Amino acid sequence: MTTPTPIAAFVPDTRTRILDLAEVLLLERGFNAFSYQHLAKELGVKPAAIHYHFPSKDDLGTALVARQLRRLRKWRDLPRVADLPPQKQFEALLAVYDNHLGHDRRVCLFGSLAADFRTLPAPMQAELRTFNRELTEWLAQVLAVGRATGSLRFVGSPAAKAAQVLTTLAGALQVARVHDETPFQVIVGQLRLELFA
Amino acid sequence: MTTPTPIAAFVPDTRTRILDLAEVLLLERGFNAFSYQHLAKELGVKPAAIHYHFPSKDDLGTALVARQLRRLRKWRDLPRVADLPPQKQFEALLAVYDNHLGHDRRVCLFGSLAADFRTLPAPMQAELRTFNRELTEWLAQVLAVGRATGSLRFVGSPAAKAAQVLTTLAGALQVARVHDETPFQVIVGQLRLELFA
DNA sequence: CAGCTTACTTACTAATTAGTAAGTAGTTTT
DNA sequence: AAAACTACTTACTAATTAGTAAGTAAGCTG
Repeated sequence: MTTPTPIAAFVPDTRTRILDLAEVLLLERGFNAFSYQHLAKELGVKPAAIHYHFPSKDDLGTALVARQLRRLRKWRDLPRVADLPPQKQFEALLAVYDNHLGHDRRVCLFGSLAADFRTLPAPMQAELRTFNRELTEWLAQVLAVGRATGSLRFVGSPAAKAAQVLTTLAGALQVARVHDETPFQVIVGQLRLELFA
Repeated sequence: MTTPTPIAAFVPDTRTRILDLAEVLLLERGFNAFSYQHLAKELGVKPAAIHYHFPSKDDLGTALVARQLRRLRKWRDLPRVADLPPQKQFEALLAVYDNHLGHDRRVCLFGSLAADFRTLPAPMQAELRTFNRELTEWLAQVLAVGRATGSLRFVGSPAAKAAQVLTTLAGALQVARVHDETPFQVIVGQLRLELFA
């Protein structure tokens, strides 16, 4: 019943495999719905091996959000994102959410942690706040430039519109989970309809 | 340290007290973050007393969502809601979310359960789908009439706009939890700005 | 007033949880 | 080649979890 090892298959180190699996479980089931046992069983190691890399679940959770924050900064600063015109930058953002949808309708990190927020360790809460703040600031800038250059259209402040749009996107993935992909597509279609000049 | 009993204080029966407390814990901490022990301790009864009223946590969760669905239908059909012009109906909806915000920044039922959705018992999932569907249909109708009578303004179909707005409101309460009340007010302000003709 | 029903408590079980301490095999450093 | 370090496993604990079974006191019912 073991998978035949493909030649020269790249297997990341255990620490990364733990993070990757924990991330999937977090986005598919929520932070309070997976345990070190679940991780260990699926990774083929003992629970204590996970404690070795992440002494407590708080540490694991914090590492998870911290990694996502690093990814956001890296993605945002990537030439193929940073050098795009605003409308294309917005499309690149939508593609990220669409990718979540395509991966078994995973919600986004924010949407996964917001409901359980008060049960999370303080460092994890802090990382999530930073994550959401930086993402919102980035989108506000994109929207501001987009409106100034005439490719995007909206009323109100870029900051308010950015907060509204990101909130809607996070929520749209949640609705997709509860129903199916349709409402997500409907909501994103509505966003495009309103925003694209 | 006990509260002095006011004269003729109305104390609901245990079943209702369980539901009320479970609802608070659900909206403040998430479904997988409270136990029968938590409920029992705070209610001053033994965990088995809760099992008497709700044999399993699945039963309790399902009862919780079912009650909320009954409340939605009752609220929607209330003369003081049903007889309002569309714009006022929309304001009445916003008042419900604002009330959540005022109660210790509780998220809404949908926002609380969406992330953990796959860990929920099937009957609870079904109830939540119905709840969300009926609320969306109600708002779509409100929006349709509002646009037809000139008091509300939006592009696209009423159904799409309703899905988008409700998703945004659910998400706005989550953002308020992660940060503070400000982003909720900002997002709702943006909604009003766009929607009110 | 006998018997049934309601609303519990007491006392328990089996499973699962996060977390720890000690040991060990293999690798790297000195 | 000795020492130290890395990445684990084995074996454990104490707490908590959902859930059950049996008992009981109070009230209602025929």
